[in-house]
Amino acid sequence: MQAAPLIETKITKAERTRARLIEVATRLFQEHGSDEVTVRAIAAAAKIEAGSIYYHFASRDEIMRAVLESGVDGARQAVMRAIEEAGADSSPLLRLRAGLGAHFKYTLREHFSSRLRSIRRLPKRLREQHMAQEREYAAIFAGLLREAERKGLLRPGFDLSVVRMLAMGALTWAAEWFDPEGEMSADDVADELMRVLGGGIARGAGDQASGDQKRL
Amino acid sequence: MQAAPLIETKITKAERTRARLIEVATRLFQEHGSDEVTVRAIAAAAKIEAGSIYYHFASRDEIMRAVLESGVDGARQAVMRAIEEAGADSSPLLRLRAGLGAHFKYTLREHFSSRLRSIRRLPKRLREQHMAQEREYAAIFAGLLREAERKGLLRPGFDLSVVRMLAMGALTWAAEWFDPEGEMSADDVADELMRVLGGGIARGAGDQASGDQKRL
DNA sequence: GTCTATACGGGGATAGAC
DNA sequence: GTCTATCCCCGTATAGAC
Repeated sequence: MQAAPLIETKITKAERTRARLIEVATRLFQEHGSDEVTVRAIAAAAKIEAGSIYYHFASRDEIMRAVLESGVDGARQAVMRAIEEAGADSSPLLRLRAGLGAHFKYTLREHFSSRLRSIRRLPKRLREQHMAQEREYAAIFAGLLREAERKGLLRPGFDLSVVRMLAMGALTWAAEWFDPEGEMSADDVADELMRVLGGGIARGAGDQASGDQKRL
Repeated sequence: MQAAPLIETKITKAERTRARLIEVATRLFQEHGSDEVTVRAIAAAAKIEAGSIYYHFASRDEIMRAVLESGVDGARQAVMRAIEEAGADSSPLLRLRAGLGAHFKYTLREHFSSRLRSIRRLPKRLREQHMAQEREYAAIFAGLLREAERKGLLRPGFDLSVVRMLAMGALTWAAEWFDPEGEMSADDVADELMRVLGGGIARGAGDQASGDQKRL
């Protein structure tokens, strides 16, 4: 059907099928949680027979890993785009807000919380591949926090790595309770988080609201 | 061995075995994640044969539910105790800190994150029983936030229910990354969360640190 | 590349003896 | 109450035809 004279660059049928399998698996993992989904179910959803899957993947774990890989990669791209759209010269905290919002929305779409336990079950090799990718992803947010600190935008005394994990964890968990049908939008949640993260909930001017235990 | 003349109040062998099973199952769920643990494994750890379990529980799901029940109950007690120790006349935010700390420490010990997906898998009946218990638990924290608001301790404009879920979610997730062997203690994490929650990370006096997007 | 058929194992659960 | 034996289903994965 196509010209495609360069055999080297041609997308093979296998590649297309493989891509479709990842796509379908992602959706199923998202809907039912990665544990629930059987190879047979993935096959059925991809309109293929179960046995055929093993032409494309060596094991179920490999499918899992491929899904995670494409997922983290997609999240990374979405987050980077949001950050760029916020403008490179905007406040790092504004960019952080943009990044967290994109992260949350992506998590909701791909529902990556499915990873939770499943990751531990992955064979070491596959797991570490994934972890490396995750660290890279986290570095985006860590970088913004560091930049904010460097620019003197932050109150001193925070362990930024902990702050980052708390903030991202709040959103990861939010993907569990968030109701897309509800009154709040994903952006509302991200905004609320950022309001808390930025200024805290306690009243009191400046250092009085510093959140030290004594002030509580 | 014991007098125990009142047959009605005597703890039967069955009750003891059942309790032991819950105990053992809790530990296994905590260590390996609730999905990983088989009925056979629970039986083995309780030094009993697999089949015998079904004298005490109708199904694996029932074991699961019992574990969750005793878990949430334990957490509730621990949190209430911590709150009481903080003193009924102390600031609600100080009590919130105490409660969150206890919550986190309990989560670490019983590692309740194992619940994550597993809950969805529970038959409706069992799941709703658990959800009700969870709501009751959450109400403890919701109550403290409301009290703080009533006493004028909070900046206005927050959706406290969202704030609560974000804060608890941050800790739930923290149980995943927290390293008991690391330099930070569980209390350090809870403190850091409370510092962020209370005063925010952004510099700037009073309303300037209000965390509105424009200020970022 | 994809199909069909099937091996293999493991997990939940039951039956009936003790 | 607990044991032993066993059923039955379902999941992953393989083999070989097409």
